[in-house]
Amino acid sequence: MASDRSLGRLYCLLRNRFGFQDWWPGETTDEIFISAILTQNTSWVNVEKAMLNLRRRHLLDISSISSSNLRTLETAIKPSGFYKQKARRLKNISSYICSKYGSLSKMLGADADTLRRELLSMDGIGPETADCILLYAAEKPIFVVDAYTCRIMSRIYNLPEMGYEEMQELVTSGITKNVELYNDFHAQFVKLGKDYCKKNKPLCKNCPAKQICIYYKKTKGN
DNA sequence: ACCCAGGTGGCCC
DNA sequence: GGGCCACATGGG
Repeated sequence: MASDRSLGRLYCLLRNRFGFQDWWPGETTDEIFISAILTQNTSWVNVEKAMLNLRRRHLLDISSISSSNLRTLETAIKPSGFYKQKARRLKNISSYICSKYGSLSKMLGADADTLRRELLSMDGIGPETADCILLYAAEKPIFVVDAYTCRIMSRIYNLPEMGYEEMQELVTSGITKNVELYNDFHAQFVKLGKDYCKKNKPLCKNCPAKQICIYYKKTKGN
């Protein structure tokens, strides 16, 4: 699979069909960081509501969040779900970063491996959120795997269950290591998943990935 | 009345 | 190292 340029073909199809996705929505690295945590297991429209509330209260940077009132923070992010848990973690993480680095951009300047370990050590940041921050805020060439990625890859290539890093390795071994490509490919996976590859349902008839499916089954020796 | 959403961490074996 | 579970709002 990695050698037959299948993933490159898939990206071309998606890019031609959907156009450049222009991710991550957000003006500043602080906004990207905050929304990356708020979007955990939550639909983006609900994150937008929470982000609007934070904007109204001038809480769209980690410095303000670190010194904010916890109840105020909870109320603001309520629409994004798990709001007590997320508010507590967001405030703790923001305080930690402010006291240790002074600002988010200072922390994001570290090399990718160091930064990833640092992010994963924080309560409330797992592999996907860490990689979203690495790719979209720090602009490091780290591919983001999510539920859509796993679902789509499994449907197309008939893959067994596998862990996060294993799927990440599988995808990145099939495409060139490039921040802009990683950025848009992940966004295309999300677009495709939302519109054409829903959970517990067959691929939509007009799904752009169908021809990759057919191509793969035809060329696979078995 | 379900099922799903741009996950994470804790607890159990 | 996996298999459950809680966390919670809002849309289909």
